[in-house]
Amino acid sequence: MNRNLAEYIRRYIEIDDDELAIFNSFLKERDVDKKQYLFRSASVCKSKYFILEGCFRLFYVDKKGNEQIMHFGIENWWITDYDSLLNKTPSELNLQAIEGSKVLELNGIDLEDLYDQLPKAERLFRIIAQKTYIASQRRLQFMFSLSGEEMYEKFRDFNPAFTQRVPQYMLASYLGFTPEFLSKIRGKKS
Amino acid sequence: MNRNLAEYIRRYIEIDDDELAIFNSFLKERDVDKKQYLFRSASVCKSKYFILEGCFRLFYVDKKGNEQIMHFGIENWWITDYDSLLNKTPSELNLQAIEGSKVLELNGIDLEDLYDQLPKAERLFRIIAQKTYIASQRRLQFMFSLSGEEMYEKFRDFNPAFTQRVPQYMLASYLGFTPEFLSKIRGKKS
DNA sequence: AAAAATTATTAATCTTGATTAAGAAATAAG
DNA sequence: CTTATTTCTTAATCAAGATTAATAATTTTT
Repeated sequence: MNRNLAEYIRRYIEIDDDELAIFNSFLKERDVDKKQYLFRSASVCKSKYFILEGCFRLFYVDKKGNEQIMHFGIENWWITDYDSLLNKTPSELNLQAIEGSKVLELNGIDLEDLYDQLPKAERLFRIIAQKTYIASQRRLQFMFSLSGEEMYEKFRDFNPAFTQRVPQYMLASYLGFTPEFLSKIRGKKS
Repeated sequence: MNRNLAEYIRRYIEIDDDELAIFNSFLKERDVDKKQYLFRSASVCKSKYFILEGCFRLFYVDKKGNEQIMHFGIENWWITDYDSLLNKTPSELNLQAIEGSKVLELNGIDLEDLYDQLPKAERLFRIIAQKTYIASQRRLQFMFSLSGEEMYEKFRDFNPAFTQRVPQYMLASYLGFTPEFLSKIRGKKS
């Protein structure tokens, strides 16, 4: 089992090496080129991905043709379209590598077997789902309470490295405004 | 075990009556008066609540003193502050009954025992957390893509009964705008 | 049924951030 | 190294929704 993933899992549940080996047998390592997609809208999302290296964006295209980023994913995060994966419906989202990346793929059908073979996996993914939900609620709360400027500053202060890592127009999209407006905010300060 | 809850649980997992009885032994029924709080900000949220009857709002007070509603809860929904419950941190939220209500309380510490005694509960709450997260993401997506007017119309069309059930100013808050603006939207049409 | 409290409406003015349209910088590719 | 592509900036105009303030309607309490 990959060291990063093992460490990640042990942050959430107690698990021994044999059990980790079972978990590991369900995973497949994949390299992903910059700009390559792991899945695209209209297809059903089949897997979750644990990011070993690199960076992804999960976005949809709105009716005006703008790409709206719902999420970024970086090292040691799981990323997928939960809705499409769980409900087996065509995804509205696209999962694209922003950099050359490396992931561990966990297929959704295999995942059901994993839950049976290793009930602890159930606990792991319960905890992850709860944490992910909490993060989503926090983001909503920021959107309700903060101005665009405040949101950007908060994001930048909490993720300084990441802010440097992706193009500004993607950050603007994630934060819910236009690249022009982000540029204006940044111009004001310096 | 309460019929509604049993039916609810069986929508997500297979479980027999004996197991339901175990689940049930962890629950405590409570009546809640209109306007009464199940928990308030600054206190640590101790439980999840399954709503048998009535209606709740989960809200925080922003720096301008406005009450921002994060969630409503109605019959056959679980409601809690996941963040506070899971991380044992003081809640920023308030959970208040909008109507006279009846709930089943599941204490967070007991819940850990429940997971041990009944591993299926782990699966149940994994699925619920995932669904809850999906709903949260959908709401975010609406906020990114729709105007206030479109959000209101979508909400009303999908929840016609609920729209009648709560005061308009609470709906406005949930949707992220002022009561005055909601009134303007409604005035335009009729 | 009157008084008090809560909820909803209307309208004028103001602000945040979108849109449009150029052009400038920076990166990548030949 | 030089052309093409991608990313970022600036500025003018515009629109969605906030704010303020007053009043009206509805519901609750006495």
